[in-house]
Amino acid sequence: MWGTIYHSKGSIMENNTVSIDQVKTYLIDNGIHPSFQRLKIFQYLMQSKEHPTVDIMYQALCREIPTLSKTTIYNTLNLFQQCGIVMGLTIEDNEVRYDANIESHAHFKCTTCGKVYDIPFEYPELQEERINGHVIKERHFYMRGICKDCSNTS
Amino acid sequence: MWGTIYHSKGSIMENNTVSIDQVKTYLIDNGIHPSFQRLKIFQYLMQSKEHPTVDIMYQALCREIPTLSKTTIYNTLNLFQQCGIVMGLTIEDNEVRYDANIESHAHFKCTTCGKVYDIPFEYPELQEERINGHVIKERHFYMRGICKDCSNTS
DNA sequence: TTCTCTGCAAACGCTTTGCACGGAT
DNA sequence: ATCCGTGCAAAGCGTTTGCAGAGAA
Repeated sequence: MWGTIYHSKGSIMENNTVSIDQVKTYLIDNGIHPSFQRLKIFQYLMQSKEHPTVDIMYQALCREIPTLSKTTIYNTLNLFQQCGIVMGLTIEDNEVRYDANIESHAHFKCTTCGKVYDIPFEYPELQEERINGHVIKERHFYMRGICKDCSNTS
Repeated sequence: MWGTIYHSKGSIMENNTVSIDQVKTYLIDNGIHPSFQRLKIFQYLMQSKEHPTVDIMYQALCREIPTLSKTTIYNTLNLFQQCGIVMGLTIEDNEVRYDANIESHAHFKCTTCGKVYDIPFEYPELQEERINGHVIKERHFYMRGICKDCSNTS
């Protein structure tokens, strides 16, 4: 077998609502000054299931924060990535998507609608820390195909 | 276990030299008109082990073909991808790399020098063609870390 | 002639950089 | 007063598009 794929998930990231206070504590714990924009951006990322692009986040957040600029989103996401609390996904198409779920999981991208889904997935224990002499630091597994919604519609 | 990782590889793609005639036959078999530029681009891709970006290919090939333009490389690679004889890799950094090896394998990208290595890897038989209701068409597995050369140097 | 390939130039879109303003300590 | 976060404007860069000229059939 090749790692365990669960058909349901039990991550804490699954919560649909995350309070600003929770986010604030989380950022502080990770050494990040909790500005209003940073709080909102991280909260959005936690609550979103769609692995949003910068543009999606901008469109959504600028309704609440009309002065928000994309530069701030870029700055903030780069900061989050450096601190390891956010992961950038580059599955294809030169579009970077972001994920606040840093637990072990895989991704599924629908080639029809473009949505990216988390797939609960347990990477197996590394039997060796090297492969062909290269030291393995990260493993990424993703699938592409047609999602539930799109295959039902067609 | 999670698929088989081989520590040596036996692919036909491993040949260091591929004759233009072999490439020509291959392109024709795949329904592609074998122009000079296309032959050279595909030959380069087969012989290269580095999963080159468009820019790398351009720098290398324009020594032989001084009039070559990047547009032609883009056109050609897009054509090859549509015909399924070349694969685009988007591991990160918004840089697309190309691979003429369309056999089952994984990739390893060095975070220090940026090189991408093929890792012989056999994806297991799909036990179900769907996961969480989504129809799986492709599976991709890549690793990141520090390659042999870079870990020896440091 | 007709069709396709090629390649220059310009457009495009995402991301980063430069820099100045403003709020917080 | 100093520091740091924010956000506008411009630059940067990889890729695509428009189009005209060249070459093959």
